Amino acid sequence: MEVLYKRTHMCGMLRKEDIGENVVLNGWVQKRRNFGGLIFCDLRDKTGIVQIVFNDTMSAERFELADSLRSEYVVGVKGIVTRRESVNEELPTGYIEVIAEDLILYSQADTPPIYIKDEDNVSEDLRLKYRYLDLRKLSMQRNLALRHKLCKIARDYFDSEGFTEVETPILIKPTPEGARDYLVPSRVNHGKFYALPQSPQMFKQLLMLAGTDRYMQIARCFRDEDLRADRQPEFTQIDLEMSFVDQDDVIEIQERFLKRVFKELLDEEIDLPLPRLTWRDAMERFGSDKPDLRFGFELKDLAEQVQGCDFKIFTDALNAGGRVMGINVEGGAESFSRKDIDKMSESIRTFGASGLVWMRIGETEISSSVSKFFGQEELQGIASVFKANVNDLILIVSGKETVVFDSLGFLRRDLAGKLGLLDDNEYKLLWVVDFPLLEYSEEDARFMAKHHPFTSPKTEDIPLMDTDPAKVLANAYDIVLNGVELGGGSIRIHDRELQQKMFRVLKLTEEEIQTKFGYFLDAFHYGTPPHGGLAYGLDRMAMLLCKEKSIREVIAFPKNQNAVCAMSDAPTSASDEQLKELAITVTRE
RNA sequence: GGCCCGGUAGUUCAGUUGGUUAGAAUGCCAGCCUGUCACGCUGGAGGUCGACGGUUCGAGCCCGUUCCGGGUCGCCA
Repeated sequence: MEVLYKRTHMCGMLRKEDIGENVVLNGWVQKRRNFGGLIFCDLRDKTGIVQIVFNDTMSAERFELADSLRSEYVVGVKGIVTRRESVNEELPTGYIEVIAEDLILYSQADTPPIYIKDEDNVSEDLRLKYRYLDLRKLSMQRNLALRHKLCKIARDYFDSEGFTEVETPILIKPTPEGARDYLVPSRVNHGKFYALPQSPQMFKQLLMLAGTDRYMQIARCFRDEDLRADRQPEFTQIDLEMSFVDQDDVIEIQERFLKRVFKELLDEEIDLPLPRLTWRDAMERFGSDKPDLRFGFELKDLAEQVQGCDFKIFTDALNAGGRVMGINVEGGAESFSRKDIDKMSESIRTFGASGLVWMRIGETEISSSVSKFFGQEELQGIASVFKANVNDLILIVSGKETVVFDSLGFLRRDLAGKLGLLDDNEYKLLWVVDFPLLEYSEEDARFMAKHHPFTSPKTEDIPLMDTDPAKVLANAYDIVLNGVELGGGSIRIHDRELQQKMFRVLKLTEEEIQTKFGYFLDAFHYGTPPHGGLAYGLDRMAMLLCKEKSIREVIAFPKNQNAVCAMSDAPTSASDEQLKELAITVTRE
């Protein structure tokens, strides 16, 4: 039956104003309610659901067809929009219904293996296996639509600011340093490999050298690393680069972009300029380089209070150059039992913490896991650092600085979540600036670039590169929203001497530099504008704007935790012929 | 690679100390029903308890191995 009823309206768009209209709708059967002589049918397309009524207005033959409809059958309906006898306040279309005059069945459907309803709780495994059904849910269609609008705002905004969208290659030279590459064998060049880009970093910088001045791209990126709720092996960046700018210029133009995104997508007013925290302050106050500012529980240093105390674990930590710090979980003494605290203590072991000291502020006295070592007066002294009140719970961690930051940073956010302090409708944006340029890697026994090796150091810190590299700060900045790193960038090195110096600090040999970055550095011989940029994680941004907990909810066809596509079962083995053509030998298990 | 949680009907789950024929809800099928919208009523079908091995008179339950899924640490310049 190759007949198509030409659609006049979308299902979810019909309103009171359309009453009396003759309409043709196409869509999927969401639900059928059969009353014998009267059949209700909810018809769905991406815009929503509208109720169709089948009764004796239509021929007996067509009514019989209506009786045969089942969930997810695809149909066309001709009918007239009519006021409902009983209104359904839940539906935007709830004031009207369509009295059917004619019906066409385009295709039948097997009973779907998953519920196609927003408030389902089907396992994600099945949702991904039948993603084309899962995406029929209005919530998923809304997510895709919002993501699309976000991309459109980005293109429109950056276009209006003089940016040119340029596509950079997907088959590139493997990237030295950084994440693991996905490798792509070349048939034409036996034994040689392309890599998929982890980001268009070098290409966008070369575009600045090329005089493009301002570049943007909605760029797919690939990293062969382990997955998380907010990490996929292929993901999308809104990638940006600008010439003749400093850090403030980049930040200013991005802030106006973010303001527009929040206004247009959520009708939220963002106050500019956004707050800025130095990396050091973020770590000291929140134990994280992506702090969630929706709640307090700030870290406090307790070195002064515990210096010379009888509790050896604290004094050992201080003597070893470590820290003793704590947070005050306000009102937390009642919310968390001893058992809960034991669990917290266990959970921070993963960051290397050996234990957790607690203090509960009671009406008359302070109880604590270390009351053997501290008198009430000393405990009061610690409590006063936090300005603690009755029923507060103070948690203290000691040890290496990174362990203390990681542990308290984790507890801070974890407990805020358990206390219900994380409001999806509140948006706290900030810049974290002045990141360290380098990070010492015990594994490689050398300094590594914290951002990437083209990030410029603060001018005043350049001398420190030779004397105390760990202290050098970078012109690098991250944009953070509610504890999630939305994006990051830096002002790049455009000076050849400085770039050489950077490579020396990274302990790269001349040969390594040439093979890894040769073509890139050659370009810098021919006139390089000062430049810098930033890239947003589009998936993460869309996730937060959709109030979702996983980026998989805003990606049409994501991979599962094992980087497998549950629907297509990719990746799979290659055929022997393919491997032979590529001159690849695979050891099969 | 480490740690934690999970796998029972199409789906979401319950399943006592190891004990008869493994249950519920929903979905599905059939019948009845003209104002429902989680329609209702009556009846029915539907199970490799992830897999393999072990302990036992007897295993969904205990032990071992393994597979699959989720979270997380490492990792992600």
